[in-house]
Amino acid sequence: MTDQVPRSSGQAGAPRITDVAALAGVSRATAARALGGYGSVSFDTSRRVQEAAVQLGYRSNEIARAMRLGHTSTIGLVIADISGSFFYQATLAIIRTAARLGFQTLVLNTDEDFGAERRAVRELLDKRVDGLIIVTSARTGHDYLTNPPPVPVVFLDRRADDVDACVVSTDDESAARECVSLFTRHGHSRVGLLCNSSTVDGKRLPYTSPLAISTMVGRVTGWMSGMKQAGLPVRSDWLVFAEDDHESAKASAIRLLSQRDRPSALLAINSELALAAIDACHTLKLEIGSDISLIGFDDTAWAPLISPALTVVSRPVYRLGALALENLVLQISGSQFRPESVVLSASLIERASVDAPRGG
Amino acid sequence: MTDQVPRSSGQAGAPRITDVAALAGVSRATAARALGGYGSVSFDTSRRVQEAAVQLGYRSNEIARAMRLGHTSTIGLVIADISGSFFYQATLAIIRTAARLGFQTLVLNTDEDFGAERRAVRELLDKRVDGLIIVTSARTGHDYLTNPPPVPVVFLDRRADDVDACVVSTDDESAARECVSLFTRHGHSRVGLLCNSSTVDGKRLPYTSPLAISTMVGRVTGWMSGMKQAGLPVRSDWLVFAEDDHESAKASAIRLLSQRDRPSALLAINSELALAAIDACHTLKLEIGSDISLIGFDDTAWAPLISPALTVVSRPVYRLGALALENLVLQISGSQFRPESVVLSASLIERASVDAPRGG
DNA sequence: GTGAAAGCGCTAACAG
DNA sequence: CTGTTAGCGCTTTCAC
Repeated sequence: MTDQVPRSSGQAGAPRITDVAALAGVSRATAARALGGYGSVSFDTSRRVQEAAVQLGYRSNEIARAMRLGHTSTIGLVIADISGSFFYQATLAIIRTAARLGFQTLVLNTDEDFGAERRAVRELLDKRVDGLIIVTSARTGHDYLTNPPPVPVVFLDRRADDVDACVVSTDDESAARECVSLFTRHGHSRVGLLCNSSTVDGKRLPYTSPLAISTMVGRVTGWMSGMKQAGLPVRSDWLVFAEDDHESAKASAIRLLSQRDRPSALLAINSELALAAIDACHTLKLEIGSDISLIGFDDTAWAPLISPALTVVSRPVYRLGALALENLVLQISGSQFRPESVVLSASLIERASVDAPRGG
Repeated sequence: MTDQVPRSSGQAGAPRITDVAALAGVSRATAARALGGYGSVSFDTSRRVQEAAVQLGYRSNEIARAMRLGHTSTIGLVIADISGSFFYQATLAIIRTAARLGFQTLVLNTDEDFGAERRAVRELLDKRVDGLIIVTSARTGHDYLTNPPPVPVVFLDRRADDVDACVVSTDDESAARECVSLFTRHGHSRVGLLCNSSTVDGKRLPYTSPLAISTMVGRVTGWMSGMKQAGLPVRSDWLVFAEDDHESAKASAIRLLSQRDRPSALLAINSELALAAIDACHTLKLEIGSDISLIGFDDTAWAPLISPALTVVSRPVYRLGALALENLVLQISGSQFRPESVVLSASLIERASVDAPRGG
């Protein structure tokens, strides 16, 4: 009847609390109390247990502990990898803040694919994470979560309309509208928009789809309403959807900017696309600032150093990540408490890539 | 004697295999067999179990499973966050490759602090990860690991001299030497080196310390030997150690470049420092390419687009990460097999930031 | 202050 | 083909 089960999860031979107890000459319960610092243990016994523990190099098995306790002190981060700079800053903010609050972070990437997102969330739930931060790649269709979700969830950057969970995002619509406003104040009337597109299981989505990412929709909406507000026509051929990789994004930008009736100003929806636009301008020998004005979403280290220095929509990405995690932990510990969603505002950092249109 | 233990880890009320078994009218063992697809179960029983499982929305509890099986299908990544671009690419490569091979990734950041690294590894081991990828912030002093380590370990990018584990890195010394060679071929004789510095529990380390990071030491060594090879003096005041944040790195670069006897060429040890150097040049009104030639380690999306386009040492960072993970998984599954360490070579991408020194 | 024992959810050896 | 049962390592109630 002896069961051949490997001793301990993955670390054969690692000392168990039983070993500590044996060496200290006490029961498992007493050893646990002494090590856990709860209940009451005589000073002397406690010391003997401590010594036994260090002598054996004992460390508690967190898997067994999680099983007994019913929580793992682990949170899951599902991130769509929209853009390098966003991924980097948000991930760092979350990991750091989580560590500070006593949680570890399981990070899964979805490459903007909703199918991968579904699988990721399921796996994370299977691993019994205490909470989830999701940078979703769809605005609706979150059938992978019950409502309310089995564990606290915070949506980061992008809204989910069909899940009752807190969202931490920025006011993209206003930001896009302000960009249009800045362009028009400089005398532009032809403003283009360079977007990325999302996919579900490899299939591309139109921005009118209910699945389309909320930030993207917000920015498109802001651009449209900004144009209307200024009494300018909203031209659909100035709205371009590009793939995620640099080369095809550049190709899309070139296509947009080589139309005869091309825009004189361009808003790029993230920093990678801004870079692609810059590259396209170099190729087309278009001078940024005079031939074409440019604004990009998300500030980066290179933006002020490129020439001309890039005017950007600066979003508090790091703070967004930290806030998302803090909200999540609030929900995890404070049982019933549901924090409000928060919308931070973005700010325009004017540098040198926006100027009056040439001859206009 | 009823124990008030929360049902299931973190997800109260989640269906257990017992519930599935009950609904299907079979024993737990049979349900497990049907779901796990091992042993033999009659077709009809199997179908009944499957149906019960979907009806209840059953998902196996991976914590309990890990406890029983002795492994977690989780690996730990401890990353020092040397530079944004490295972190981003390496992390992405590891997470993606891990997912492909059936592992999830627990990511901890150490901010280049060795104390944090020690804590991170311990926590990860406590959580019973199946293996560890470490971007260490010290070349020696890895007292947090037994030798051999309790689980497979791969050191990424930076070597550890005191642990018997596989290392996946690039040939930094040769790369740095080649940079010096490129500079001298363009007629430079005064070549500076802009480095970052690492810390242990907040205390800064000299590069001669046995704790100093191997990549940094490699690059310093390569620079020195390159200079000697060319019969040029190695000036210690042309070797500058900068902090990690942009502003103080820029200040260090300014200090280096405003010496009367300043270098005419500069090698920056990572892309963030290259950017700081560029910023410093702007501030000092030094024209890159003519007043000062510049090379940076690690290629980035902005490097070809900045003006003048930056000459860089391109390292296969993504491949480095993927390779590290593959090596790790080989060790995890192939029990005794210890893969060889691998040193990939870097390549120089010549763009426009290196030219003949002005008047020289 | 300390020990015995139960049980978290799962798998697998063994018996039938 | 199926059921019984032990046990992974831990915490905690209950009894002493």
